[in-house]
Amino acid sequence: MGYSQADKAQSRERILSAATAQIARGGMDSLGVSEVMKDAGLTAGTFYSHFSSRDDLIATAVTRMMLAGHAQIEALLAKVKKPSLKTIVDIYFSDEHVRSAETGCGVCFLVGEARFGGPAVRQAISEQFERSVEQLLPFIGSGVAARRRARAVVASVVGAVNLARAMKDPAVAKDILTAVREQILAGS
Amino acid sequence: MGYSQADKAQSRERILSAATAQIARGGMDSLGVSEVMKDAGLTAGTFYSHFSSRDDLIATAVTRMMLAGHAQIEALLAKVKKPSLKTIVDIYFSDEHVRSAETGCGVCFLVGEARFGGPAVRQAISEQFERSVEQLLPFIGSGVAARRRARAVVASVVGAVNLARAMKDPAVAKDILTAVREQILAGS
DNA sequence: TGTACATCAGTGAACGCGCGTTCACTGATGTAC
DNA sequence: TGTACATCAGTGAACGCGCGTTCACTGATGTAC
Repeated sequence: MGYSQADKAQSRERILSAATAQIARGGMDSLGVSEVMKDAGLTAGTFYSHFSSRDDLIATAVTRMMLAGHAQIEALLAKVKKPSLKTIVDIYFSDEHVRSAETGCGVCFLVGEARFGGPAVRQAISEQFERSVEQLLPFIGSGVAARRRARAVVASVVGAVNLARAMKDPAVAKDILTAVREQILAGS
Repeated sequence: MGYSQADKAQSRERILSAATAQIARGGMDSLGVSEVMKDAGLTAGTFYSHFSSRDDLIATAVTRMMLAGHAQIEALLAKVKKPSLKTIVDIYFSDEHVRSAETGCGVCFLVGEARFGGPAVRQAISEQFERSVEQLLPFIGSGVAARRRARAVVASVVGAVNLARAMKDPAVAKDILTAVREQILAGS
């Protein structure tokens, strides 16, 4: 068999999407090259014609997750007629976003693992945090104070989503989200 | 050589403290039984006379980290003459607490990994979250609304600490803490 | 109090396994002439 | 347009390695008599 350039691009996509799913399921550390390749319908040997190493794949997948998550939230926001701070918080705190980590906000997903990741991962999460602050800013105001407030809101949202995902009892998870939502909207 | 019961208790302590240090450095997944035993000054073979498995060690170490972190914050709080919400936030946001994850708040430390941990780990973090809310409650008020507010404050603190630890730029990390501190204290 | 002996913490080597990575090989693609 | 051939995505087996765990053995501890 021979394979065209188009085939290769498709293979790369399949590898990345398998990697994303695996990171979402068990974290960056849990990613296994052989398992990813099997999920992508390829043999392990050809991995190195797509990525230079396991770490390279992880960094690429993580960066992609960040951008995809951001794009998805922007898309949901674009659907709303008159978006506001409330709209954004509701998106972040929706059942769907809290439940499915891999398609959502990358900062929420990776903040707890960033410490253990390489520089590329830390870079990606730092950039995405700034992007999230920018995304929020127009709904809060302008100037230094508004920017500070936007940072606090993103931090609160990230904390709430992470805690909600960690809790054993779904009712407690819900309570946390409700409480933080109230706190954020009370301040505006 | 033979070994007394006192020796065994000491060995267990050394194993647990080596495990704690390793989890703090690289997360739960990074813990290696052989490395832990080497750090504890023992050979790998005797591990199973102390713990039934690697997972058993992780769950025990995590629970202990939770309690130790809580105790340490209580101790710092007890030193203060007239403790308030501000005092607590300052402890959580202190350079020392943000820098050294292993001796501080267990929820801050593990919230991002809880998803990937076993039921024992999720249980430990859920319990510790409730304990943290109780710890804050007297400084906020009483009743349902105060409890909801306390939950929001803990969530904001956890988010801020995790983000600060994840950021590449220390200045941005500092900004996040300042912003969240302002948000929390403005609400009281 | 003295003796005999079961217990069990610790040793050190070995195990099977799955990991990330390497490599010789295959054969359709796609370029050069 | 047709032919020759270099390229390279993918195969499949192998590699060395470190992992969690097991096991036969050692010898001081500490109990039973």
